[in-house]
Amino acid sequence: MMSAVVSRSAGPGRPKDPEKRAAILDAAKRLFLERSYDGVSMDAIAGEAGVSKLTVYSHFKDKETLFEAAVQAKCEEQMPARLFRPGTPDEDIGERLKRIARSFHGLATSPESIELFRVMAAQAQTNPEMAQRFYEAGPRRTLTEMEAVFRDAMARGQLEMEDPQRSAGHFFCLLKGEMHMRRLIGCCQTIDQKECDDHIDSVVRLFLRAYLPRNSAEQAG
Amino acid sequence: MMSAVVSRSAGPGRPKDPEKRAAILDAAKRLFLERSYDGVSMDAIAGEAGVSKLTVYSHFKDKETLFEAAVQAKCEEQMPARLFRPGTPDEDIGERLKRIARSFHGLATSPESIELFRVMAAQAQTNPEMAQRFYEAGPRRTLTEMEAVFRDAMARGQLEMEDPQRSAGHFFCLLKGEMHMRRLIGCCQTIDQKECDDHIDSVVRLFLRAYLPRNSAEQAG
DNA sequence: CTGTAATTGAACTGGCCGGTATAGTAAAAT
DNA sequence: ATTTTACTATACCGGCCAGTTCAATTACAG
Repeated sequence: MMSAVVSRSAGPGRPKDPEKRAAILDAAKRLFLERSYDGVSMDAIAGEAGVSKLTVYSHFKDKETLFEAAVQAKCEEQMPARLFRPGTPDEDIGERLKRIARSFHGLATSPESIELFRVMAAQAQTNPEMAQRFYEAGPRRTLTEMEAVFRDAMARGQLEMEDPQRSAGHFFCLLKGEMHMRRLIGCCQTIDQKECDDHIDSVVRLFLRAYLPRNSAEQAG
Repeated sequence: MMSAVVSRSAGPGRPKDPEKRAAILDAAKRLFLERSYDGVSMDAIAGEAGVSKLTVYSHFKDKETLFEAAVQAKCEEQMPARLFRPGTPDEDIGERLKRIARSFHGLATSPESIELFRVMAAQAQTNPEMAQRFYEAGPRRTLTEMEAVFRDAMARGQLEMEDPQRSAGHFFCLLKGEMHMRRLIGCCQTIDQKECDDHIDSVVRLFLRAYLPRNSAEQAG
């Protein structure tokens, strides 16, 4: 099977303009995330990209293909290479958790992230395998990273937990919190920074109280 | 303004058949939850209800009105009068939390609940005020009930927590867990009962470790 | 330069859908 | 019985949309 890759300088004739492809993908990312699959027409995408509709079809087979490409691109651009920089070896575990918590919370509550979840939920019935890919590439990866952090802390005697994978799931669910759900369904557009900080603090405190080794537990407020 | 209420035995002529109205609403509930707003045509609803399309329009002004009526009806039928029966006065707090946790988890992971969230998320952009009503009538109410449970336990000296409302939010988020999100986006249709039980146990244990009074903390595994 | 293929604008097909119109039938109130 | 209204069946309107066709034009490869 010949691969019809773009930048392969193959064949005579005019090559496809990669900038146009990028513009189309960009417009698709914006519009699909904002108005979901059914809310966006191919004409709208072509218009937003400043390109004729036929060019859209020349770069992407059909609407569904374009949609999947847009979602995948958004996933990759959204997910940072490493979410959690390793802390200094002697860093206090509370500080370390707080740092990670802030980082994850910022990612999870970003408008892009919320919109991405919203779109995946809307397409759940018609496109479950895409949701699966999204989950593996996104949430699942951060979960594994967090599990590694917990295992490391356990090895250092900083935390005591039976099932670090499960606890990592707990940690992220707590951080997303009620707010995440409310944002998902459209209530609560505003973001109160102080409230977020309080929320994060409260989650980290809860975790420390539950998982700090018993003999040092009373040090946690 | 005259109210055009249905069962007002007013005026001559044939009265509207309440059974037909119920059938329409029923079909709308089923279809909208299953295929979301855009995925359902008025013809489909009429067909599913065994009624002509014009009858649908005679009972409901337009599609949006019918949609809102269906969502509201589903909310009311979904929300039990009281989710948490009061426990016996001397019930162990661990048992009480576990009982409540099972009850809430069953509600939150039911297909209807998941589908309802999915639909609200899909309509978030076009209908935020409906999402608001949904949140107040559903999640918000259970949250308040849970806060009351925590306050009661605090008054009895069974738990120690600073902010019972926040902790109630934490409790429910933990119970929904990763699974809820995955179900929302369509991965993971199957329900493994044992896994659910393990999850619930783990959440309750986490809570007990964090919020049991210090002097009795070592009794928790 | 020549051939090939990308790009464009516009018109078009086929289909779906929300909502309405028409005409006739059925059921209730008076 | 008469009137008023609900209900059915069917057809229709206007609009939107995915995807295609066509006749140009443009840009690149050999």
